[in-house]
Amino acid sequence: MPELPEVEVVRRGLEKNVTGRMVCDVTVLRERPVRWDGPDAFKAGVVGRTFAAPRRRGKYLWFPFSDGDAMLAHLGMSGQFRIDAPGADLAPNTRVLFDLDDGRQLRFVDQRMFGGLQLAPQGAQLPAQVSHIALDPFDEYFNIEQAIERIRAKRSTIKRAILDQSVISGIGNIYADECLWRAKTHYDHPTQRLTAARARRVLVAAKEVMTESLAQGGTSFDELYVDVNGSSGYFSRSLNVYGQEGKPCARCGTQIRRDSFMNRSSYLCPKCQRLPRPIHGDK
DNA sequence: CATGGTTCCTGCAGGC
DNA sequence: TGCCTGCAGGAACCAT
Repeated sequence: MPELPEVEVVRRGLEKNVTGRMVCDVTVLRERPVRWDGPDAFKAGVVGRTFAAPRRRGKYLWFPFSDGDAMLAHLGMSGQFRIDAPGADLAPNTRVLFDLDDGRQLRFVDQRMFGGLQLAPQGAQLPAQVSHIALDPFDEYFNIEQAIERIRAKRSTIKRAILDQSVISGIGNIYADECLWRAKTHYDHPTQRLTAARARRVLVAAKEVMTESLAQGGTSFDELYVDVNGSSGYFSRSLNVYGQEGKPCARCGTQIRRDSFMNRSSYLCPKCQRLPRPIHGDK
């Protein structure tokens, strides 16, 4: 599942491969991922345009055009971009093809089709569709104090809060579990009972975990093959809790547990990550 | 308005 | 062998 580090690896690959390239043609093989006013309108909005360097906020990725508009992309669960020769075999689940003016082809591949592409008129700086997304921890203007206070002001629980892309962006289920483990915090810790210090530890841990993952993903990147599930390091990343049910905690040896949470999975060390004591008489 | 539950999608693993 | 169910989850959407 592409989260911030994976999307950033893809962005860097795209930056090297599509910046300055003009789109000569677009082929929509499957309509679903084109979340715009039909494939024809989408194609009309992209063909003849020239890509500037791709940008990112959280898990959103966009390709500014030189005229101020942009093409916005989200990888969803399984989205990938590839650069291929036009005649190369199509990978399974290839959805949209972009013929570039250097003779190569940009391909959007997405098995589950939770991802998608759309136009963003006047969206080169920031697509309107992304305006409600909070800054991510890698943004130079990210304000950790503000994020801490926004989390503590919520009437919710810590994992829900850090997965809320309007509070802090870029974190998905994997990094949420990993950073909560690192910060020794239970996913169901009420945000109203979070000390500022604990909230800070969670956010610092989130950036640390994502930084380490990005470092791994970036090193093995193949410049001709932009793929979040392939050589990006995504699967080689070392995980302390996510998907590690039954394995010993790297800190204390206790077996990692899987809980059902938000119709999803939450992995934690039940010894390192404890809930605060219930307040007597509190409902 | 904030919060939390539901839904969209497909392929694969596991049970019978 | 083959069918069925459950599971993976980002984020828009909807009900409360």
